[in-house]
Amino acid sequence: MKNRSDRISILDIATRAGVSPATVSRVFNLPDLVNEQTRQLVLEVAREHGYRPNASARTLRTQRSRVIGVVLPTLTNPVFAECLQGITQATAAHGYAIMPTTTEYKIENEIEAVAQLQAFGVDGVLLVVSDAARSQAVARLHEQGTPYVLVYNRHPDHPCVSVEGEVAVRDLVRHLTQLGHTNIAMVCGQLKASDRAQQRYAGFVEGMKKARLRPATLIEVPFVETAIEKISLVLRANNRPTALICSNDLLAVRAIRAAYQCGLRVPQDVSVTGFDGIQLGRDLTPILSTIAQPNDDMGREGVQLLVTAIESNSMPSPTDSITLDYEFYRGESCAQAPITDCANS
Amino acid sequence: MKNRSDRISILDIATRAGVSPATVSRVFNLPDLVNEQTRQLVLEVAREHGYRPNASARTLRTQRSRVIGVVLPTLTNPVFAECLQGITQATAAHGYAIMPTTTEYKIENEIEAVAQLQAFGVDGVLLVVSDAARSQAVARLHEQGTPYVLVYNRHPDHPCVSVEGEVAVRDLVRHLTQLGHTNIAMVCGQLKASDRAQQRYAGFVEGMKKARLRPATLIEVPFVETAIEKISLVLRANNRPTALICSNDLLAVRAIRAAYQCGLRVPQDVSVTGFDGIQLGRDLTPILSTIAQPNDDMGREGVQLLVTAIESNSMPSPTDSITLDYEFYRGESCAQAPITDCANS
DNA sequence: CCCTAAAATGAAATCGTTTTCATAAATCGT
DNA sequence: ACGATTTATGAAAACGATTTCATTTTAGGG
Repeated sequence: MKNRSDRISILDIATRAGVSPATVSRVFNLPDLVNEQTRQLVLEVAREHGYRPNASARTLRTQRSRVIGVVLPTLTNPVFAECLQGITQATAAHGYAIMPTTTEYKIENEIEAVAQLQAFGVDGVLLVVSDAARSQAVARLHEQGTPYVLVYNRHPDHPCVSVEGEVAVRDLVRHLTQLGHTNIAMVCGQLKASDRAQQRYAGFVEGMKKARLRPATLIEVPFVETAIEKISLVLRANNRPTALICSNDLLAVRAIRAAYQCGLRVPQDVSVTGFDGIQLGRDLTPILSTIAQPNDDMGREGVQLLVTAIESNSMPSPTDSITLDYEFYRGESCAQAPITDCANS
Repeated sequence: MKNRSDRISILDIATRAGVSPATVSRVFNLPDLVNEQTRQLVLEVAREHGYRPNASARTLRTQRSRVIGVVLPTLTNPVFAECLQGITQATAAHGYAIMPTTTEYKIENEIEAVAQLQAFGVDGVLLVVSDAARSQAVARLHEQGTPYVLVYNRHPDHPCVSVEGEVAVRDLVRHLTQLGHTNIAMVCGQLKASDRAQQRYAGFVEGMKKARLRPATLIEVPFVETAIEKISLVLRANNRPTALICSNDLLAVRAIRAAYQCGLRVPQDVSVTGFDGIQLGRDLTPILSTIAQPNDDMGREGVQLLVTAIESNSMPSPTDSITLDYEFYRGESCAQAPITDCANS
């Protein structure tokens, strides 16, 4: 076991192979410039010693790190884990490494994360921010000319990979009304903490209006821990909703639990729909009904956009933004409104 | 918007502040060596320009990157996502960044990942490998003197953060027998692909032997997609088990679904237990019964071990290994064996 | 007020690459 | 066989920080 400080360098390889460092470098970067024999020799020596060019030195010299920074709210929500999975795969395929950070939904962490990533000289950044319109982090990236792409966020002034959340929820309302639901409530996290949630809520309001239904009920859940009790409260009310539209799958799971605790069956007594399409939802019982986004593809497409820009030495433009298709995944947690209607208030 | 190539350097700051680069460097690294006034001045100029020392240059010079590499099987399994979450938080607290990679359970990716991480000059590596005993990736880390800590894996020759999976499952069997179960089956992923699964299975066999029960049934599920049908098959058999011990929570969720599809109620007709203690399990209906590991703490402890070693310029030793406590989380998916016993074969 | 010790700063080397520019060797057409 | 290309290689500078060592400035003691 060697000391970690004496890592083998290009000079070692060069010496061992009887060539100059320049030649070794070329073997790795511009192989056709070097004679077949010397190349094989160098390759052999390199392999023998398990040599790989030092990335820091390379980065310093070339001003390209082949690293992509990632800023996510959390990894506890499978949506982002799945997205990161997609990012990981796509970046690996392109020969990039990633450097992820999480903000825990705290805005001040966004800017810090970006600054740190920039210090590491990342070639670009993928981020999911709280509010694209006011994000200082995004502003900083823009100012400093660091290529970036927003994922999940949706804003005309920025390059984004997203889904039409507003439309999705609006259509979902229609779908539910067609199933006979008239008393529909929406369950959201803290609205002001997420422009996505806001967009989804806007879709809800719009959908309800279109259906000429009573002003939509909103159940805002500031802390996930309190979700179940907050939802239970509403489900125990006299004029309880027959359908709950949750702004994400994690909330939907909790809504189902709340229903259970209230002695209500899902979907017979109350329908529950989520948003996100986390993988696990497809194996739950009941299978989660959800507006499914292609989470891994969101990440992949973001990478694609970013890498393309990086390699052409430009910045992704808002006009490059990609809108991916969602799919309302029917599942089992959503059904006809119950006949014994409680929506008679 | 500036071009990304003209990032501000230490020289710029030095010039603007009317000092030498050395002084600027000291302001960031050895603040007490520099006069209060000059320090404030430099700090001011730096902040004004949003300057941060270039990490590549620093790494190159100091041979310390303040980056920790992470090798995980996948992020699709919430266990690892939660663990990575813990890693992220702990590393951030220590001022380190992370560079994660996923292997998708392919051994050949482990070694490649490690080589790549080493090229990036990570100060250490946290990994979850398929089989600690035969891992080439781990061997390479050892050879090259890169500090590393295994997480979830459990092996006397390596520094590990783990849980006594074998004991846990053995005791779980006892617990289930006390609930009246005699016909218990275990559901695993591909055994040879995971030493953890093997250990858990060993615990199962041991537990069954101790309870003097018929040789344990094993349901091995090579591909997750086929889990539900494979399990259904067993649940439809004449002498179907009354309890399923699943080697992870994802399988448990699918087992519950399989039971549902077979018209069996969980836990009245069949008990299902998982292993891992993913967060989501606590909000499911029924609440998942599981051998809960502190996933985020596993990551955090790993970081702690690694960072301590790194900062003392040494390697984590196998004797530093940490065994964390698990807890059998009772949940709702596990109960008394049904009276109408089918275990009469 | 001078000498010495301590405090503050700077000059220059260094980390491991890549890349430009120059040179040497090989190939070619005539 | 000779000059002109083409091909293959090497020497040295540069990337942006840190750190050693030397030097200057300040403070302190008598």
